[in-house]
Amino acid sequence: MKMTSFKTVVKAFNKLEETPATLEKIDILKDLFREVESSELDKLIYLALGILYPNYMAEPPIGIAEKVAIKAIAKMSRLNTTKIENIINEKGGVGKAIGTIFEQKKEIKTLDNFFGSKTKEQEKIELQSIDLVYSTLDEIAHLKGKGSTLKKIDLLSNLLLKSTKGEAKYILRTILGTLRLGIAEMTIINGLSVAFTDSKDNKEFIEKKYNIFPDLGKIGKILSEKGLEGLKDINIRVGIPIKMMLGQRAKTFEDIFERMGNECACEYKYDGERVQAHKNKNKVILFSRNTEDITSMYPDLVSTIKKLPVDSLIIEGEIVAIDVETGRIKSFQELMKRRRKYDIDKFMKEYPVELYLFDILYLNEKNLLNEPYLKRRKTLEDIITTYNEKQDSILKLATQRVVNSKQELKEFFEDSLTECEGLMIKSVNKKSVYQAGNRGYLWLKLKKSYHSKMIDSVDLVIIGAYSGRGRRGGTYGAFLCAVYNKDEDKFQSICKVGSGIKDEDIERFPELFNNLEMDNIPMNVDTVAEKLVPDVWLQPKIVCSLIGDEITLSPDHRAGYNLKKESAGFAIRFPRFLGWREDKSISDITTVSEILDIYDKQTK
DNA sequence: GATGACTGCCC
DNA sequence: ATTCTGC
DNA sequence: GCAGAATGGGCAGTCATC
Repeated sequence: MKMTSFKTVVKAFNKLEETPATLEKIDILKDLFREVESSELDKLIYLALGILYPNYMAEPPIGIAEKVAIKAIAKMSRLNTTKIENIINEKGGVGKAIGTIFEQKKEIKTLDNFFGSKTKEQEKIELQSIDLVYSTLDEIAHLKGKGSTLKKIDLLSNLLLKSTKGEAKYILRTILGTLRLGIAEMTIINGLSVAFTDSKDNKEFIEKKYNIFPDLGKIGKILSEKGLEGLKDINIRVGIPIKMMLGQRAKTFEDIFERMGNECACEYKYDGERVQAHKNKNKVILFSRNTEDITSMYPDLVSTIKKLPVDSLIIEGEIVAIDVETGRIKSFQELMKRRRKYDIDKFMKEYPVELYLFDILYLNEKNLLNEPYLKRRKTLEDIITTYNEKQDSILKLATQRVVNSKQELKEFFEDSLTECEGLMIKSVNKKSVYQAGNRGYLWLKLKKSYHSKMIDSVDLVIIGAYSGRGRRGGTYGAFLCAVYNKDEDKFQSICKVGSGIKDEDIERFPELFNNLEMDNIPMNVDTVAEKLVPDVWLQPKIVCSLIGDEITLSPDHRAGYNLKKESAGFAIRFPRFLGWREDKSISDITTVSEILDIYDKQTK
């Protein structure tokens, strides 16, 4: 069978990396898609997305991330792992480091090399194809059991040995899922559109099909073999997940009416796990937000949904865990104990769940995506309330109310905070269809933490830093932050922070931190969990303010360790950097007792 | 058999 | 998850 | 405003190591 040389891909990827212009990227992709063998196009697309199969297929992940990749690189280059780690940290990622590593690597004398029967280059040209790269990664993914990690390292290092610098770079980035070429789903769809329909205008059509058949590899293949015509008979199928609609963020109440007009529907936003449930006759499948199959984790939901008196349906909601004693909703952290493979029966009793439903996408062979929101909601309510009339079930309806004034909205928002994170705000106009795949502003989310006035920011001292990756390469990507513990006179870690840091903040790193770097943990800093040890310790001096959604109990962070719970400290959920506080010194920062206060207040 | 490093997937 | 940035 | 790419806490599962 004819195969496409992986060098063709490398050439295109190099070009993509160099050009920032989206239109040019699409053009490069178009050429690449036309050039590869049709039998390899799907594989190329998967590789470009950093996957081997669409999410909904129950296939194992590659199982290699940075640490294991480093071991493979070490084996391939005969450099030690510390050396490689250092290069990666300096350069800002495996991809950028690979050039240097190739320059420094120690050649291995093989018999072939020794006798000169085959030059390395010849070997590379013969062997490296999209097919070979894909099938090697696939083989790696399927290895399991004792000794499998070593085998993975072995296979990867062999693949890298057969590779040129450029090939190695992109193979590694593919495995790590950080291709960093500025091409992802949407750009690939654009590229496919131009490559196989000669027009950019078909990208909406392709995207629509993709949203109900989330397998871009197959979509690409169909397009290359049959053109647009081939996609026409793709329809919603029970058992194939639909890309989920997501909410854009609303900052203020004013925002909401500006977007929605003078009327909108508000639903409680439950802090749990999003699920899309498919039922066809006696078969039920559950999909996670990222269209992974999570059916086996929730047998209680499956058996209940099975009993719904309809032939087929697709419904959506939020799974939450319920406290057996109080009947109240448990925290997200607690729910996560249900995401398991073993002891499911035991945990089903300890962590019973409820499903708060908010949408229906399909009913008895009928596609409801294009029905307006209120109609879908009514259809859903009919099914669920009728069913629950006979006997109460764990299927609930998300608390919802249509509001038409700011006052009403505010009240409902306040109400929601007693058991939820905030509200989802949904358009009720005639065009309020279910937009699979997150587009537009028909859904907004409003959380307490978006209102800086409603939630306290904290001032933390920076005690360490981590080297950045990608566009943060060559500088710090994140910091380890600490609060002050008065009783023990120590600074104790409470979170890392990387999100929210702007280019202008980064510019000031040298000035702020150059003289603070330490080889060892500073005397006045409490111990830190092994996995949180920063690349560079920093003398506690620089204070920053940050905001998070809530305080959680952490097995890793040391703030207030053992204070609220044995072997647990406090941590901040969703921390984001707000800015430097040069007016504050380390004696002014947030203390453990203040964190404890916040924690006690939030657990209502 | 216990522990811990690492990974992937939820948010 | 949140946030920033280039297009 | 879109699309992509930086970055977070914390859970279970797997495999390596002790």
